[in-house]
Amino acid sequence: MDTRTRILHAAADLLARSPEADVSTRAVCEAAGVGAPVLYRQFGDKEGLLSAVVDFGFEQYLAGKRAAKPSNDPVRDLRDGWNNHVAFALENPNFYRLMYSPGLSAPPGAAAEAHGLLLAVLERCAAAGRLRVSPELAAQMVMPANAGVALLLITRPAIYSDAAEVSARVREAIVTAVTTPDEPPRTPRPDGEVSVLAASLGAVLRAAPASPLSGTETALLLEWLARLADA
Amino acid sequence: MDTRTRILHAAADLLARSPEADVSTRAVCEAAGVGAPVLYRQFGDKEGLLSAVVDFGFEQYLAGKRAAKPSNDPVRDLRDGWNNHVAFALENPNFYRLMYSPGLSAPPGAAAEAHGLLLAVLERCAAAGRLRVSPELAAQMVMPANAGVALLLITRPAIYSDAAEVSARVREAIVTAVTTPDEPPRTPRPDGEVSVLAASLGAVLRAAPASPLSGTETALLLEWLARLADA
DNA sequence: TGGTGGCGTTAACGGCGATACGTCCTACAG
DNA sequence: CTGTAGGACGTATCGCCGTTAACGCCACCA
Repeated sequence: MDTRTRILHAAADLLARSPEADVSTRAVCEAAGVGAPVLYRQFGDKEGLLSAVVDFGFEQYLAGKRAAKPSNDPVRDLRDGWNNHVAFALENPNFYRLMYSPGLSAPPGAAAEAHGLLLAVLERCAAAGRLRVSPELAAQMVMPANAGVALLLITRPAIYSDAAEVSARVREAIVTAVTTPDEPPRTPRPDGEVSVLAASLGAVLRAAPASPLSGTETALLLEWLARLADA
Repeated sequence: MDTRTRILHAAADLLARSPEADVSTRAVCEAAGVGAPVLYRQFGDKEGLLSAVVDFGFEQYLAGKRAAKPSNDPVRDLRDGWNNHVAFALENPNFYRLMYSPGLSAPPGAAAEAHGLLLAVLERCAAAGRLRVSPELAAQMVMPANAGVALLLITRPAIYSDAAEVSARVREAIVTAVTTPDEPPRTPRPDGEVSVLAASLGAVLRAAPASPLSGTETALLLEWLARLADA
């Protein structure tokens, strides 16, 4: 096994077992059977090590999920993504804390990937006409609520008697605010449908940028559509 | 000035200025002009010091808010509380991070007080018939969403172009899920109003426990009402 | 065979949280 | 007023941590 991955495994193991979500570089080096400088040669910094460890654990977690991901109901995928997010946090609390809470100046990449996955699901929702705001704004709404639920379930477990219930309630509150109801509205009301149409059109344009408009024109149009969707 | 409060002031000052949300006991002692053992005599631990600092800052913050607090519209107070929460987090990011994020084994008391304040507002909402779930569940929904928005606005400011917009959107999503609309429903529908009635009755009973029921009976009744409200 | 550059170790530095111990100031009995 | 006891304070120190300088080893290439 590569020395780097050996250090990574040792650090991940120690971190998962640590009750205080903290690992010392010395302990990692001893567990990996290497001297201190190799660690700094490989990761440059303790923060670099921790970022790599978080990415490592998150990637490992995603590997099991990437298989049968996209269903034909993107809103269902949105709900599943929320539940997976919370489940991952509850199963790997130390990793999750490192991912969102502390002062890691460089966001560990896993967070960016999670954001990207969420955005992809929301784009599909918009393409299906199920989004009432722009995917960007929807992501900016879903992510804090999801992370907040996960973080408080981790850090204040005593307060939340029924974790699944609270998570589902907040999830539905956000999903309701962000998506249109399952059954399409019978009579498309002349008013209030602008946002849905704008969000859908934006998603279609983003998916298939082949249009008679130039790149800058398309960009501006997309910005206007987002503004319409979010109005 | 008392030595303890001098240390508290010094620590709060250093913490507020610290870019990395971390303070060394040595720096605090030097700034306060005391030796190290005094600090440990007063607070026992670095964690004890930080908890005291957070409580100190939060209490100072609440002092300015406690004056003209209760309006005649409890739902408006709920919204104001949300906004104040976010504003406090954005103005005192280091205090807020300490309050929610790290491994402070003893929740700093300020968090408990914030929870209590939220619960009081929600009780008033229920008493006014504006809550569709029990105050406890509502608090368990509002708190994570509110904290999640505040935390991600602090830790990932680059992602959130318009902080106020996102905060307001998530707030409205939660408020909508938790409260009944402003105008009372014209015709009280025979179905679906059970939860509102149960929540209101529970709030009234909690406010004025003088009832022909015994204490244990009242407790059980309140539990049932909560179950009805949350069904 | 003699560089040469990655990869590893030993040893050390400075800073941190925490504490043992001597010293000094204060308060009170005579 | 004076002597003494007790508690508060500062000095020096310990052990741990993150980090790095200096050096040794070994495979590869001209």
